[in-house]
Amino acid sequence: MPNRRVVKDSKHETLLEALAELTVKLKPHTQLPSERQLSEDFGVSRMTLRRAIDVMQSRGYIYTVPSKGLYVSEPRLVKTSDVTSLSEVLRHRGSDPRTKLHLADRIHASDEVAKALGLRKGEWVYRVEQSFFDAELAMATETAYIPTEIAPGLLEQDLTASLSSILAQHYEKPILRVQYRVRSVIPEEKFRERLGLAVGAPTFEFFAVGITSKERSAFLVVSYKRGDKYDLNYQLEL
Amino acid sequence: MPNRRVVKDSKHETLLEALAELTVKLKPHTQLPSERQLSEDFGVSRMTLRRAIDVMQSRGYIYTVPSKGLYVSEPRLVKTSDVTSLSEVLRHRGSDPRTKLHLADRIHASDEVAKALGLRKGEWVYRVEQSFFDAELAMATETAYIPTEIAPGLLEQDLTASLSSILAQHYEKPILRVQYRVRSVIPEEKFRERLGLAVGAPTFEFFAVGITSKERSAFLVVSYKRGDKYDLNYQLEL
DNA sequence: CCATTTGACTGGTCTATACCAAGTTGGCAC
DNA sequence: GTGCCAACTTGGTATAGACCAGTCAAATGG
Repeated sequence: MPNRRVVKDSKHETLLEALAELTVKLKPHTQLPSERQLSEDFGVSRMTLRRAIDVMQSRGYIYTVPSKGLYVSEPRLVKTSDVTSLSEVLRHRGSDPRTKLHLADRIHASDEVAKALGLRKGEWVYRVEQSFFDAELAMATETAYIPTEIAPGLLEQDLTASLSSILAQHYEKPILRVQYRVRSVIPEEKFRERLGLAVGAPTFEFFAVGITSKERSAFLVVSYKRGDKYDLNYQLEL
Repeated sequence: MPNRRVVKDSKHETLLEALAELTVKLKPHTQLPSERQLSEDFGVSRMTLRRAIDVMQSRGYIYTVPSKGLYVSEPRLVKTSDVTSLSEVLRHRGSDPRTKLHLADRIHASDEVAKALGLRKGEWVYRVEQSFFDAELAMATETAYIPTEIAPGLLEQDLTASLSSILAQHYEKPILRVQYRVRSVIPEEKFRERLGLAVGAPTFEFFAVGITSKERSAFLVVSYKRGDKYDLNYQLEL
């Protein structure tokens, strides 16, 4: 019985690693073998190979020129993986002193929270306020709202774990995507103090809604990140 | 001779319109016909149909549940098309009084500019500084740097047109993607004044590099946008 | 010798078919 | 009835083959 990984094991994902290996040791603008050649080398069909190429391309490792070939991209700026920047909204690092729990309770949803979560005003939601540190320095502070109906007993869980991992593992509510809005603001006093910022220092305000596979809003996270510590990196495909 | 559109005409793009029509008149969480059924209805292969479905899904119109079916998504927040927010960095609106040209000249690239554009320090670049208004209100101000080698005679062009359209139409340098970094900052005096902001008002700082099909950096745009007027909306797929 | 044609490439698109795992359903045995 | 299992359906993945339009270089013609 082959010792298979339980979760994912699709061919084009395996291909990604192989292709990544291939590209990193090549200089930028080097031409790669043709799609037909590569698919033969890797022993997969061309369609499958193309799927992997598409991903590599969208991640900025490869670029294609029709009728000519595949080429290795130049590394640019900070390499923007699709999931950077916001990742931390979801992935609270492990149970170390880098997390401080301010508050965890159950409240009635305000207008704003209810609207974001698709609830009626006044319905029960859990509220969890935390800050995140990097070597004594407060980097970000956030307030999470989760409908009690979605995750009963949430406050008994280990809240230092990632919110999305808690929802996935204990409540079978995997988060498929997150829609979020970013603003450049001067934070209100409460959050400014938590971040140890000077009066008038700029921050990013994140307003993020996590959406499950059943298209339900599972959480709302409002967070503030120090403007002097965070860069957001994106890539816009045209 | 059929009057074909010159540019694009792929089947799965046509499908997108048909699918969009289908979904908009259905209520959220309504189940759609199966992939096999749809592909038959539209007279395309299932693989082609799936390509369109993938796009619809990534755009948030549809969600899928394995072994069950396709469903219509709920409209969420501000619908985040892939290209929102930054679009204006590229698409300066037409030749109307909503644009003010501050400056257009040719300078030696500074360290920072040279690095972003992949040049050596001191090489010639065009510099164009503009502000953008919405009904008398300054919304954003930007400085664009373009290597003279890439676009000789650029300053003789109509600079109210979009930078990327100028590069595409007059210089055959289509911009394929833009990598950009966003910061939350208090702008320096010069830009603060142009935006008519109070001292200490927060802004977004954009640092955007446009990249051509040949993987060359064609422009660097550094822009400041009023924090009180701009929301950035994104969707993060997990 | 130069211009033109030809043909062997390239990536991009589409088709038809096949199999898998997981959810759903219906019928049969008890 | 109730429980269980087989058959069918679903999206997800992979295959092999085909055609297109554009590139580019070698072969061909003047």
